[in-house]
Amino acid sequence: MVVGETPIKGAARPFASPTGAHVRGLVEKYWQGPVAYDYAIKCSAPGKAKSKDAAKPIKECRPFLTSVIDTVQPMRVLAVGSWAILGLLGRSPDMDSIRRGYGWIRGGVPVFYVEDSLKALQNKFIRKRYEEDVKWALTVAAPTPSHLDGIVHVVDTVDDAEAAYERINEYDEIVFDVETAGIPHGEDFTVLCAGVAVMDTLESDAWVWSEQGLREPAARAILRRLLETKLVAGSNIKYDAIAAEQCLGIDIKRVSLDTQIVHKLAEPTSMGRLDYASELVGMGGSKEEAQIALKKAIAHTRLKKERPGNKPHSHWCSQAIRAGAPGGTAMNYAYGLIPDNVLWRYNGRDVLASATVALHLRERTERTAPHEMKLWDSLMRPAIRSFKRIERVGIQADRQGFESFSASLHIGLDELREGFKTYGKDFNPNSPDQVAKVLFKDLGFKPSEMTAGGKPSTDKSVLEHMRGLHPFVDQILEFRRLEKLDGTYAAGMIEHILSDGRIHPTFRLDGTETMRISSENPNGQNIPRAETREGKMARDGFIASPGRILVELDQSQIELRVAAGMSGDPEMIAIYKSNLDYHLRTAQLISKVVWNKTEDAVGEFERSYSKTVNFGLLYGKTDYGLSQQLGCSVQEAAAVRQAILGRFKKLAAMIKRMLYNVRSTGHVEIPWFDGAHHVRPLLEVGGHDDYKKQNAENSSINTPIQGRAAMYTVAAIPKIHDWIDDNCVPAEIVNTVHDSIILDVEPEAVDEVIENSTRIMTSFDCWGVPLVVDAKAGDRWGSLRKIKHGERFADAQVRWAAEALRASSL
DNA sequence: GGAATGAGCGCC
DNA sequence: AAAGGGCGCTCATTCC
Repeated sequence: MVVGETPIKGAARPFASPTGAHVRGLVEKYWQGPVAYDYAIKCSAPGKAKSKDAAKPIKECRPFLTSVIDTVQPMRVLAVGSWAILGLLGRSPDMDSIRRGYGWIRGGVPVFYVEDSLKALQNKFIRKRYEEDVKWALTVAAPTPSHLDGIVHVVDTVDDAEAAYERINEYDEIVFDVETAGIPHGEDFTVLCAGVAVMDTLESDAWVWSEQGLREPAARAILRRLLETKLVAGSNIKYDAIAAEQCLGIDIKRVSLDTQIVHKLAEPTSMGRLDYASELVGMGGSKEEAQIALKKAIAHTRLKKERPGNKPHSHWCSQAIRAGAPGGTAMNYAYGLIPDNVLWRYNGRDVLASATVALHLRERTERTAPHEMKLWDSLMRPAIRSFKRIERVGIQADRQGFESFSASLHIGLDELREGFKTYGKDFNPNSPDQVAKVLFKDLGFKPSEMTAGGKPSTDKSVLEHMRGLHPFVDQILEFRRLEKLDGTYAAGMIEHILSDGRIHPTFRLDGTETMRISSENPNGQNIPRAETREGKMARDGFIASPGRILVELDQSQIELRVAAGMSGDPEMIAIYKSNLDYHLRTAQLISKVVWNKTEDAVGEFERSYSKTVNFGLLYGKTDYGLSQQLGCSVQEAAAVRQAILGRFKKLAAMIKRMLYNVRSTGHVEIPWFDGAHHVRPLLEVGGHDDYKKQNAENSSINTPIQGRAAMYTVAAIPKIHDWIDDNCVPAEIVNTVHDSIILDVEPEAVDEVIENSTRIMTSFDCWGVPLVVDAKAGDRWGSLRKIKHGERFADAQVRWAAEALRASSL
């Protein structure tokens, strides 16, 4: 039986639309027996096409669909599109996250998931993938129903724990998952229960240590013995490892697999979430009970009162109420509100689903994408332990520094707010709509650009062009700048300082499409640069631990070096091998052609042109874009670009080759070592949307370069940790920003940290191009000073003092 | 009154 | 017609 989303109005038979006909064709090709066709919606008219209103009629139609199924008695069902899944199973997971997944309807009939988007099928790559998926759904052997409800043993006592150990110890690899309440690294962070399952298809038992079991020292010791000796898998296992370490004093030493990360490596457009990944193994929907309980719990906190009838956990309840408004971190506390038996059952199911998903993803990824498993093993797996450590350590914050920064910003903000009263008593300068009204109605300016939503744009580039035409323009620009600084980097940052006086951002190892790491809560990777007065104040809020020194190690021009190495361009490589100023040298190489100047006559002006174009090349920037940035004519920008590509012929060839490859395969590769690489699909290159196509093509050039560059830092970090541990060096890594690593170091260890971290960071091969690391040190992030290559920290300090003296005597 | 989205902008 | 890749956060607004 094939179930689609909605029938076409007035169609003579089901599946008559172009997509429908396509499905029909495939079904007739691959399925020999009789076929029934139906839809998720039929008893009431659907709302607007593809709108969210559709969920209601679909749910109303479910009983009818069920009765049809009872009559048809299908052997298997194809659910074409997420609405069809909603109609059949009552949930609508993200289609990209459940490719080659299936669920069950009554009577153990499997439902295979297939995407449905007429538009997407016009893309040759998506169409091919789709056809393969339909073929799979029709020809794969019907799976055996997996036990959705394994046995969940609650571990309260030592006896329980010993019985659990007896069973679990039979296996080398286990799965671990905690439920928590509170903010990680914060004072009240608590493990509410901790579940363990074994990585074996034959086992369907889970053991859940209750709070009581975790409190009991001997029962907890048994959990520790398991977690510290076995291979441990999980979903976002870094989180569970942090909780285990902070709350239980348990150090998970050997992570074997993370379902989120491996899923995202193998299926980059998926979301990696366990509730979706469970659909890959026929275990979808297991989170429903807990999600209902969580919703109820949160709803009760909204009543702004403790909830007497449920779980009398007044601490979490009051915390949830406090956190509820605004911003909504109430979820951090919500698990503390749901009844124990629900929580344990949920945790047990989760850990069983994780085990099944982990086994499935490992087998599937090793078979279909061994390069991704190699990348997991060689790069990501070691990184988990390191990033757990960085998150646990956090970075020292200067609360008073942030407070005075905020206060200084408020002086300017208050003044500007006062001035804005001219434009109306309730004028809100934060509102783009209201700003647009003043500019384009009251002041009579003509809108030059529109936003995606069709409103007149008031963004920075628009306002920059209007600078000086009216004081209001400059005032808004300044207001936005100060608001951003205060909201995110001054007052906003204070919210993130925990009781240990430190800020603990979370790093997402699967947070980007290019293998860069992302950072959140707060984002420690977009703190303003220290070059401006305010930027310096923002970074100065991040300081060394008492008595220590911050050391920042920066990969110098890593992306250009990667481009040089990856393309094998001899001219580019020669520049780096002779340790010249890359942008200056580029300007010199093209000086005759572009400016009709000798190499000697090339100065800062020409250098800056080259620099802009050099970076623009890596991003696929157009001549128009370059000219805008340089403030020159399009012709001039084009001349510089062509001159550089004329000189760097193999770079030009690589760019061409990348475009050719992505257009023919629909994906790009980020290479690492020993057969490990990551494949990023860029299927939009096969579509008909020119904008998206252009975007995907630009990404095809940028992705391998950005990705490979980022991998060097990710790979260096665990090695630096190993060196620190092996030598008992008083130093900790406290942050990383794509191509730089920041350490918090005892003063006497600064020299060895710089020397050895640099050695590690430059130890990787970049196709023969030398890697170079620059070092800076100081006691505040905004006030770091450069330490020359080979210079000793003590000598640098003397030099800085002398320079400061000279500066002050001037 | 929360969730989702859009605009805008900070970093590499 | 837009016009450089990759992110996350904040505020306003809209939707439900």
